[in-house]
Amino acid sequence: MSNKFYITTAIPYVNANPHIGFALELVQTDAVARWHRQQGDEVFFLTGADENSLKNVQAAEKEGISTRELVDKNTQRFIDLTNTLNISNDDFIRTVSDKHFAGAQKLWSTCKPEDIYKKTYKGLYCVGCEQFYTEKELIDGKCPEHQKEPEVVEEENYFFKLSNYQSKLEKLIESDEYRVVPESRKNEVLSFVRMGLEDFSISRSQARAKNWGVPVPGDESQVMYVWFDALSNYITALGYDQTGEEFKKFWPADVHVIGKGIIRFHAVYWPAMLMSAGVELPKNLFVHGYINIDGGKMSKSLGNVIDPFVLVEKYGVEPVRYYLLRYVHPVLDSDFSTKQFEQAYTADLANGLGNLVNRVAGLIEQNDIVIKLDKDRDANDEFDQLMAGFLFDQALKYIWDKIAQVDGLISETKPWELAKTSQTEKLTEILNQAANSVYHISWLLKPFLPETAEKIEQIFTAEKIIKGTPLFPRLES
RNA sequence: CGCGGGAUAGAGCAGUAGCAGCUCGCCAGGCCCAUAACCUGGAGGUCGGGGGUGCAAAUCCCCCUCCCGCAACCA
Repeated sequence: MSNKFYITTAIPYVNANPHIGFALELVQTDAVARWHRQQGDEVFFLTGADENSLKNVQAAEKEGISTRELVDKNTQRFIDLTNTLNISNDDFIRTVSDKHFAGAQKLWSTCKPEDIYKKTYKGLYCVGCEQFYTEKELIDGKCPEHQKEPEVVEEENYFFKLSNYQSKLEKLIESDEYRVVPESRKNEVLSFVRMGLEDFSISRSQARAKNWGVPVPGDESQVMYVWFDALSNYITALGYDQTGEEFKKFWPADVHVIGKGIIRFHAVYWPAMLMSAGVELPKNLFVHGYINIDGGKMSKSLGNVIDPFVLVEKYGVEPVRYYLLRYVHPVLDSDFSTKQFEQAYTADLANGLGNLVNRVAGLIEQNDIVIKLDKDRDANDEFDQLMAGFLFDQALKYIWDKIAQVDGLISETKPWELAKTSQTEKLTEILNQAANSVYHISWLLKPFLPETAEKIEQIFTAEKIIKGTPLFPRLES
């Protein structure tokens, strides 16, 4: 049975280099997307970049280039990352694109008129930073950047009447009609909603935005607040502006994958906006945790930022994908540790998977056995359930248990002794069993380690099975 | 009294009442087909602290300590 399956990542800000945390999000989403394709679903996997932030304008000024040049350059880094990590996305939405502008404006215009209203916003504005600060962000009442007291500035903005949707949102989340995974995040959202929702601003003045961003339909003096614009990417990418075929086919989203920091926008603002515009609601929100370094935040000032490009360069894509999916907890915060990474590489990839493939292929080659592969995939409810629950770490554990079973089988039955004593029938039976198990393992591995799975498949489907070079050479110590 | 998450073997985690488990690492055997890989066994924990309920608590209740987020127009 073939179903449509639409899955998205969040779209990151492009004013910094790609972060290992976003690499995690890409890899997790990729695993789910690939798994669904393997089930025969028709998948649309979207990622992209959020380019309409005012921060880009400031950064471009600093570098002395146009804002467009800056975002073109920075967004390319994110496109590079999807390639480097072998991400199977079907599209990459840029929020500077025409179809995004048109779609975001259509969404705005389609919202119920009574949900959008103008209000004066009063805030503490630092001219140097060109941004508003909340009182708590100030240090001794001064801007942390410029050590100057901000001015009180009044500005007329559009607001979205979130308060109209309080009870609807509560029901939506409570009932799992829009399911938030994991449960702890769902509870967080519910308690937030029950505390009472305040309207939020969805525009800023054109002057302050310096002409950067999506213009508010029918009001040249305003551009959309970056979240209204950014969230709409999930529909604009599908051609919402023209109500295109992809939109009709793939919307609503089956899964939005996001980090815990932006849950409120996705679990509260986004469905409210869609309800206002009468657009169908997404079905699942999967919230992953953050990656820490030695228990603390990763930050440039501490110099402990993990660069995904550097990691891939050093160890290869598949080990990085493996580590992120197996040893980074799917929903809790996790520490990144190079030591643990290298241990995982050696123990699981080199000694475990890689060695087993050579071990089995070598035995077959030495004894000149002809293998009959059963290419049908067994039903595997346990594994499917883990994948459906986004439990990537446990799904991989499941696969590695299978690897250990095959190693155990070989140690117990000692094929090399069977060969010496010419028990060919028994030997063939054992190696057939081992080869089929490894072949089945390669199928399970596909969503996680697509290249490795492919290599294993090639080895065992070849005319003559021969032992190749190690899949994961040992790290030099 | 702002809200939430976490504290279980050296590391990372599972375990919502019934003899405390898994992976890695460590130690000792075995094997010799394989990338000094693989298999078996072992050491290692008063389950953050204190109190309570129960025949029985990591698991339920109360108090305390420590860590990490969020606290709204700021990914």
